[in-house]
Amino acid sequence: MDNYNSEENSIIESLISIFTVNKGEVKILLFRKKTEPYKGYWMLPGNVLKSNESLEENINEYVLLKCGFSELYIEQCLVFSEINRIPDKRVVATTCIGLIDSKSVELKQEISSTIESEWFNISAIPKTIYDHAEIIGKSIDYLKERIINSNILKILFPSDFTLPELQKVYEQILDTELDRRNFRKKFINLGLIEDTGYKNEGYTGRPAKLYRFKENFEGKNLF
Amino acid sequence: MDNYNSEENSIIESLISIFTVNKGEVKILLFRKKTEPYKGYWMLPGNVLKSNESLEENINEYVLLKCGFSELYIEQCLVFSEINRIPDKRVVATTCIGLIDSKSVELKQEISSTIESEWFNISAIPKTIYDHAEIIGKSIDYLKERIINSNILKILFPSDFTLPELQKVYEQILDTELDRRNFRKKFINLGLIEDTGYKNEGYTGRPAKLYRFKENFEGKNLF
DNA sequence: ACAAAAGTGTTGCCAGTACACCCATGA
DNA sequence: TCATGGGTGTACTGGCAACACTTTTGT
Repeated sequence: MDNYNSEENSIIESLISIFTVNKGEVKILLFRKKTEPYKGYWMLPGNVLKSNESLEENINEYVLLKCGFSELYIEQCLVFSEINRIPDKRVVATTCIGLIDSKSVELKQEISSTIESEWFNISAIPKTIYDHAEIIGKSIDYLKERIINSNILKILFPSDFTLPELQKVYEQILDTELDRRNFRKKFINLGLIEDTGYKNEGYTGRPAKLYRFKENFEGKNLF
Repeated sequence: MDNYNSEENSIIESLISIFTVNKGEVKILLFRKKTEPYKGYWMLPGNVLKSNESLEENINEYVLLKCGFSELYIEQCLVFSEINRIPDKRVVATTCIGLIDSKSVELKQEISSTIESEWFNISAIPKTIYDHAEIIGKSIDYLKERIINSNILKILFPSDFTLPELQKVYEQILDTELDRRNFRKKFINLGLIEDTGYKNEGYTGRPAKLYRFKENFEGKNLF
């Protein structure tokens, strides 16, 4: 391309599907829309890309401001550019997935915001605006691919976790059941986690061993 | 997001890494830049996204106009939004890979264009403008991931091919050597190709069998 | 003691890998 | 007949899947 002197500017919105694990459940963060149209429906967090920031900077700044999360882990997902994805407006959506561990969610910074937000189980997404349902679906597909081909879940478990916990997260995202014994064998043999020596006591049943992800280990093709 | 009444519009350029296989070599199509800055350097085909077309429509229309290719196979790659990827201009690049078989390249439609274009071996990319070298690198990485996890190469071989040909393409893209016997076994056992009964005669050495991809077969995790 | 949940071991199978010889053709 | 490149089989290994019983805790 030789020439950028075009009048054809576009509005770009960045949309982010933020996932966390809370009490063993995989959740996605949505905001409630407070104005017409689609008043009362839910939507992905996101905002208009400004000319002095990259997509990633834009999202980080936005989630800090609106959610109080600093240092959100981000990966790019897809671009949605269909002309009528928003009626009567041309808005190109660049989408990302974000991962944040539940402890960081608890420790989030104070925000002054009137946004109504809620974490939804990924198998129970509410009514959403425009094409956000499709975007959420693609984001979950992307996450699925990533937990198979990388150890991205390390982000969601920065400290100790039990193997049954980890397994349940895989099962929710992959939408399938896994064999406990084979799951253990696989993860332990992969060499990317280590036993902390501690146990997860205080629950009913036998206490589970606590593991942690090793540092500097880039996993490949887990499933 | 509630409000699109922003003054913060952006220029979006779509850039496409078009790959083909010609005489056994994997190639990418680049254009020569004819104006300063970077006059004489090479660049990815692409143009400014207009408000009445989606990313995919934009690319299809553009490659038909500038290259004469109709029905290019396209997949989305990454977005490049660093503020200074182009000095003094804010242009967001949405990138795709495209695949076209060599027969369709030969049969391309007549175009009236003064563009100087050339197919480059993917292991011998010339000097390129701005961040196009990085984009090309990421596109090849993406292609690598796709030929491992899908049978996308079917697009490059719509008609008969020999297994040694196919293997050489894998070797170039994965940048590794593969065992001939194991490669054959794998592809034949996968059940996604079939023997045409014909042979590739007229070359030195024993003629190779000609295979074709079966219809409606979505391969998974090939390597 | 019982209920609840976690930990463990064996076997069969299939896919991946390493490896060497024979075959069909053109020159 | 020779040079060139293509086709084939075997044995080993490691990962994956299927499967049932024992262990540790709280109540």
